[in-house]
Amino acid sequence: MIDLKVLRDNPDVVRNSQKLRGEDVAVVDQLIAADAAARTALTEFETLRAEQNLLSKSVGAAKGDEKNAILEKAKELAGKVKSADSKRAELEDKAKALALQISNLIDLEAPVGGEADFKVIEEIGTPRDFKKEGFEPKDHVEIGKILKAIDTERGAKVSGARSYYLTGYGALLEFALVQYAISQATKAGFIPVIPPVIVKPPAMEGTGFLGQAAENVYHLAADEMYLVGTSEVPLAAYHMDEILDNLPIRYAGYSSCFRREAGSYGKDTRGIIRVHQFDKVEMFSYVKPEDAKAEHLKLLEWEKDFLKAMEIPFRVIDVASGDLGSSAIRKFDCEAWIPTQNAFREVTSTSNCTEFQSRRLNIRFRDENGTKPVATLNGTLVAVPRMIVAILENHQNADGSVNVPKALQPFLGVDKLVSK
RNA sequence: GGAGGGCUCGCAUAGCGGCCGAGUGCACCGGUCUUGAAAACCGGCAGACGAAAGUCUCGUGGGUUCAAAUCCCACGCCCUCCGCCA
Repeated sequence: MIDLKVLRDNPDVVRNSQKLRGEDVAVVDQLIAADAAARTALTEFETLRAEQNLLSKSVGAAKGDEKNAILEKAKELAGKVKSADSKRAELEDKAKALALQISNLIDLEAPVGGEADFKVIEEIGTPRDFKKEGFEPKDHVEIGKILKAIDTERGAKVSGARSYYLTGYGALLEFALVQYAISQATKAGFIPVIPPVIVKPPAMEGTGFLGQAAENVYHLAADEMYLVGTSEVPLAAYHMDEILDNLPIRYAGYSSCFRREAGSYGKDTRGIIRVHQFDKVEMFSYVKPEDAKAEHLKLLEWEKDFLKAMEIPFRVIDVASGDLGSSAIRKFDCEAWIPTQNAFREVTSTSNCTEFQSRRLNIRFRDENGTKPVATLNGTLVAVPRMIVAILENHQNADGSVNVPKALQPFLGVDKLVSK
């Protein structure tokens, strides 16, 4: 949720943000009107209630006719209070519903435009020249078959499209990646966490996933629960309704992630780039609002460290305004080079959500002037399947074997994956 | 799934329908004392909205009442016991 004070004092900031995102602008003025109406109703209710409280107190002291007169008056007032209260509640609900529709106020430094209008910040590493090396690179599906590491056919048989089994080296690669990620994160001061992946509605709503992203969320209707698409959700909701001391707090959550991938029919249908279920290590930070920007850059550095350790060529992009999630004011993606696609593909992503989520989840910190919402940020350390794709494709040899990045060797026990 | 018990300010507890937004202890913060600390003593100590007055919050929602932490109803959560199962 946005800060309503900004809305009242600088509505143009909000209008502009919605416009840059390509989202509804009219809702801003609807909210301004609804907010004003709700506040008026609140004042009316409070005035009546104050009167009633005063009168009620005098009942005890009064006697006889005087008492009866007061009681009569109080009875009448009680009715007024009740209707004022229900009017207040109704208008507040209306205003809140509108407020929840407005996305976080965009960082004006983010590039303007749609999905294609990202800005490349830097490129790290150099893609291999397979032509020069004298062989045509195989894609991860082929290599996965040769190494018996990925089985998408049986995945489809058992669980349908966008499902897969990681077997042998595939499974071992996941364990190695996760162990390396957790050890990197732990060294950097993150607390490792294995969170629940089934959450209640407030957690989902609070993190902003039931808005524009709702169609991609698995809903367990029989129990009114949701499967999370990222551990960002349980990590953010972890401190719901709490006042935090000792910021910053950093968690590295390892969990399965579930995505319906509605609306992506026909996109990345081959292989394990876009799947319904995968495991991921996610960094999540709670910081003071003034530290959010610096934290965002730190998260990006940790993501870069990981990719460098995987020896994968990649680039960092500054995601454009129209392509941001509703909670994020700015987002950096790391995109790994995928040889067989001759393209960079997103493997990690970090978002600065400022106080948007914490306002909904009621997570605050204390300073001299009382309590304030904290800022929350998230960043992927490793999303396993996509990282496996990047490793298999970038480190392949002509014979179908794959070199293991040095960083993973201690966890995998070998320096080369060879078909057995 | 069946049967009971409970949900009050970080924790533990008190609380007759009005004098309770709420007492006490512990913890915590500030001060006095001390070479320093402990102890002792003094003071502070829930949050939201609001410029303030004031209003709201005793699991949540509803009801009774002039007035609800306190009475009634529903729901949620937690605990114990039984059954089933990893």
